[in-house]
Formats: sequence, structure tokens, C-alpha cells
Amino acid sequence: MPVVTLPDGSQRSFAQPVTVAEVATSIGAGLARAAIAGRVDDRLVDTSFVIEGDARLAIVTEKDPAALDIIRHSTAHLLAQAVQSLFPDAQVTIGPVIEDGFYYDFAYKRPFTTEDLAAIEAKMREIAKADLRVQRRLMPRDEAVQFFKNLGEHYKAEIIAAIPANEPISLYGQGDWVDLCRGPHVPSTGKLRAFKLMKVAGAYWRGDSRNEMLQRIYGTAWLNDKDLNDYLHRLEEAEKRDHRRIGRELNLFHMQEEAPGAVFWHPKGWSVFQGLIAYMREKQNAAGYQEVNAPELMDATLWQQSGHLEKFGENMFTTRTPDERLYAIKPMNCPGHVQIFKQGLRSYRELPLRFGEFGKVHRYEPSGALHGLMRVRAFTQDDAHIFVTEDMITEETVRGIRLLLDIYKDFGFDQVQVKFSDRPPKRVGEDAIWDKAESALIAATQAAGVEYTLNKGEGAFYGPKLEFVLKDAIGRDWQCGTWQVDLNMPGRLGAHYVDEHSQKRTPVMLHRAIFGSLERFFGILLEHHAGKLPTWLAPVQVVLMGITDRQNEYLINVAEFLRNQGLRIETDLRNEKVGFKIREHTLQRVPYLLVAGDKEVAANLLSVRTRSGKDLGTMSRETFVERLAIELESRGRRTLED
RNA sequence: GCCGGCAUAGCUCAGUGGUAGAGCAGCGGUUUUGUAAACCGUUGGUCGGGAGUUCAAAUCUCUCUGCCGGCACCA
Repeated sequence: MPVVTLPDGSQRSFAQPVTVAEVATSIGAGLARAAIAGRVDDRLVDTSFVIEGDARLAIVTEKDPAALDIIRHSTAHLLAQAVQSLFPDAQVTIGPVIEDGFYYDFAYKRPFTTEDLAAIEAKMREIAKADLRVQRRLMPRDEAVQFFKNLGEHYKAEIIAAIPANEPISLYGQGDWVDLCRGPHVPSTGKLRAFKLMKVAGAYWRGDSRNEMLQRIYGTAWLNDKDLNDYLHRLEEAEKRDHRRIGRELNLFHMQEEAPGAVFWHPKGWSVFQGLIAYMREKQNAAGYQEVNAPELMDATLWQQSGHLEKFGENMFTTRTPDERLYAIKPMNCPGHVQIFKQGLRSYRELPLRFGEFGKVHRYEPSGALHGLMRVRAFTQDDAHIFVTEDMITEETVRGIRLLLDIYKDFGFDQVQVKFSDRPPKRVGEDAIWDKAESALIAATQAAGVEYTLNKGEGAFYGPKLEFVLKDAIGRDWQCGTWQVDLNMPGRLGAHYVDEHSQKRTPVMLHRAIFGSLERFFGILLEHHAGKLPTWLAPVQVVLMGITDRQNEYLINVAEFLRNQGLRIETDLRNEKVGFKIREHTLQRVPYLLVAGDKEVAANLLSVRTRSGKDLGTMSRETFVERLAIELESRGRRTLED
């Protein structure tokens, strides 16, 4: 006699065990039709789930946040059924839900083509339309292994064989097709309406590059067509933000075949790049850092000593010179900074000693990893190494974290997530040293009052690290900053200081980067702002233009004035209509367009227009400069529009 | 690195074995113009590199390079 308690507190009793679907029907036909799954005592189940005893039950409809995942999961099954219907000897493997959709990996004798994809999608619609019932059944594990082996599904059999023998396996069937799955699923394929297959790609079996490559089909699925179309629209918008496209359109930089993974900075791009460096230099100087510069090319023996050649060698560029010496191009700045530290006898009184470098490093990245500015082989780091005593780790880390978060705020990144990465499998140094380094970093992080998540085994080969992840305007995560505690490298490279008892001690080295790679940070900024860089960074801040050539003299005069105020300005005196000029400079994302016609000249004013198309009216050149100064000083927190 | 796709004018792209095209940009001219595209004319290509098949290759084959989407990698 199960008594079912509904979310509103009302209770219904039944004479015998009932299914979720039956309870829904007893409440109303509309609810029964809308039911996607059930939540029995907070556990998600199918609508066919049988409630044996007293339980709390919520009918999961589209309004429930869990509905979308269930639909995506069921759509993955629909995909697999369609593939096996069209390609019977394709084997299924796994098909999980991912952000915005799902994928399913198949083993097949040949890669799927885009034509196959269209056919598969058509088949999916056909099956969805047939509204097949989705049925769950249980099978003992060993029987399930045999069942899938008999079907020729060796991957599936392998997955099941890894499940403990006493756990029964649930199988889901729709029509004549069946798959292993934990569930829950929609009650019938007709519930799946808004979906689209996106792309095919290779993916390694079990995510291991030593294994064979499977065919992965990606799809997206939503509650309705509107959500689906919104999603497709979002993708288009994201593509318009692509930094590679903006970089070309705004003439910021280019890359070419002869220099894979390296950037040719054009004047405008380099202006922004220099702006980033100038900003960081100012912040670092104020925070007690000293800027240094170390060689890009150093003898391989030094890199052997540091451990880089052994642990990092496959990512390093080396060069053999005519005198038969082997040099390595630096992939990191730390060994160079240790050399600077080692010059002369260091005293504990000098610590903390903070060395910063805008160091250009080269790393041989796998060709398939290269991606615009986001993943390059030659890049500039805002890299610093802080030499401290063990006692200083906490205080210095607290200061460092504060500086990092402060700087991110200036760029409009208020949401920063922190990850703690502990010892990786490939590392130098004794475990006892790692124990010490990890606990010191955790203690310091806690002292800074920062929440963090654990990133197991992802530390640097010489020490644990904190990673700072920024969220951009369209919700994507970007790992930028890093803070690392290193109890290994200084000792390996023979760095010492003399303590208050005249004892030689090995310093602790804290590695730090805030932008990370300036190239990458530049790319993130471009995408975050969709090319509309804040005025303080914009390569051209103001363009002056006239209506006819009668205003030229006036404009040249104003231009000189603005330039003398330190603004980056251009004049556009071309024989073009003002609408045409406005269009061009707006597309170039120039923050402010100043227009002068005969009226403005007569009144000694300027008509001010923003790149977002807003008309700010006319004002004098002095007022414009004054108001712009507020925007520049506040780093865009207050603009002319405010 | 692995799987797949792509590579034609500065950019975006047509061109499925038979004389390389369009729009925009550029250049020359006309136009003196009021807040997101004035008009006319015109230059521009070893069709990514190399090899092969063919009477004939942008087009078919092989190979190299790069890029794009994933996977792996991101020390």
C-alpha cells in the first residue's frame, strides 16, 4: 500500500505498487503527457519505475532542470540507434551528456562523412517520429557481458566487464535496439524533438592516445526548437568574437606558414601588447618587483641541471652552433632568474627578492594543439620569481594573490576561480619536500581567504601550484595566472643565501604569472570584448573626421591638441561621406569618433559619437579630454557615456 | 602527435578534366558630402609546395607544409 507524497505535501495512496507514469496519470492527463522522468526520494528514475513502498515523488517535466540532461542523454541513444540502423557493423561505446549537448563514440571500419551525418540525423527524426517506447530491464553482469559479445559489441562488453559482478546491469531498449545504460531516459523517443548533429571527430578509446581512434559524433539537444535556435545563434555570435578573425579585421597581427605558432605583430596589435606590458610594469613596480632580463639561449648543461631537459625536453627547441655546442632556447624563465639571484652573496635581509621579466619563451607544442594566439610556440610571459625563506611563504602568497585579483578586476574579470594542483607523476624532488611545499601552499591559500578546488596531479614538475581561472563575457573559462611554491629548483641550481646565524640556506622560489602568456591574454581580451577593447588599451582611441574638406585645418589643429594630451588619435580627411567614414571606424572598433562640420568649427566644438552608435552631443576639446581622462584612469569603469 | 576536413586575388567565396571568375578592398577619376556603404573606370592569380596520370589538371592520384574541428597534450 504505497503512500506517495508529492512536492506540494499532498499524499496519495495506492492499493498496489505503482509506476511513476501511473501516479502522473492519476493526477492529470496533461501531467502524464508532460512527464519525462520521476524523482523518487530525490533519485532520478524512469517514468516506468515502480514505486513499491512509501515514497516522495516529483514528476520531472520540462520545467525541471534535470529534464534537459535526460533529453540529451536519450538523444545520444537515439543517435546510436540511428547509426546502428544505417551501419549495422558499427559498434557502440559511450555516449555521455556534455555542455550544450552530447556525443557518442563509435567504432567503425571507416570514418563517418558529413553526408553520413545528414543521413543519420534524418534517421533519428524518423525514429523520434515513430515514438518508440523506451524500456528498461535488468540483467546479471556476466549475462550482460555475454549478451553484448553475442551482438558483436566488444567495447560495450569491455565496459560492463569492469562493473562489479554483483551489480545488475540495466539495459535500455527502444524498438529492436538495445544499449547498456544507467539511465534514466525519456519514456518514448517522441519526447526528443529539438536536436541537431554538429560534427564528427576522432577520439581515442578510453581517452588514451595509445588506444585506437573511434569516431565521435557530436550533437546538441534542447527542450524545444526555440532553445535550439538560440543556441545555434550563440555559436554564430561566438564565431564573430573569434580573436583570429578580429585580429585580421582590425589589422592587429598575423601568422603564417613559415612560422607555425608564432605571431607577427602589426603596429596596432603591438600598441595593445605594449599597453599590457606598461600596465603590468606599473603594477609590479608598485608591488616591489624588480624587472630583469635573462638570455633566451643557454647551454644545454644548465637545462640538464635544472631538470628541464629530462622532464620537459620534448617541448624544447635546441640548437647546435657551428662550434658544436648545444644550446636550448628557454621554455621558462626560472633558471635564468636563479642565475641572477646567484650573483654575489645573498643575505636573508634581501628577501623577499622579487624578479619580474617579460620573458619570451619558446615551447615546441604538438602541431595539433596550435590555435591562434591561444596556443602558440613562441610567447611572452609576465613571469616573476620571488625568492623567500620558508617563513615568508604565507605572507608573500597572500600579497601575490591580492595583486593577481586586483589586476584581473582592472580588466573586468570579477569572477576568478582558483585551482590547487598537487604533485604530478613526472616530477623532481623527494616526496618529503613535496609534502612540505603542498602544505605550505595550502596554508597560504587559506590565509589569503581564497576558496579553491583540487586539481589532482596537475602541478609543475618542480612544485605545486595555484591556477587562476577567469570567466569571460560569454561564460567561457580561461586559465591565466599561476602561483607556484618551488622547494626544488633553487637547490638544483645551487642558489643560496646567508641567514641570520651566518648559515648558508637554500631559498624557496615562488613562481608567478598573472597574464600567463601575453599573447593568449590578448586573445582572451579580444574575445571577451568582441574586439571593442577598453579605451585605455585601444590602439586608436579617437578618430577625427570632417564633413567636407573645409574642416581639415580645424581638425588638424584639434588633432595636435589631443595628441599632446597623450591620446592615440587618427584623422580621417579622405574625400568620403561622413556616413562611410563612421561605418569604417565603427567596424574598426574605435572608441570615440569626433565629427566636425561647419557648425562645430564655428562654435569651436566637436560632435562626439561612440563606437556603439551613441551620440554624446557636442563638447569642447577640453571637456572631451577631461571626461576621457576619467575613463582612462578608471580603466573603463566610468566612461564618457556615464 | 592522432582522426577528419580545408587550402583559388588583400578579404569572403564561385568554379567536377578543355581560354581562371564575382563582390568587397586597392588604384585612377568624378563628386564637397551631416553620423554604419556616393558614382564611373581599372589593376590584381605559378589555383599552398613538389611529383604523377592525361593530348589536356584549379579539377584525378601520391606526397609535403599550413590552417580548421575534435582527441591526446597544455610541463
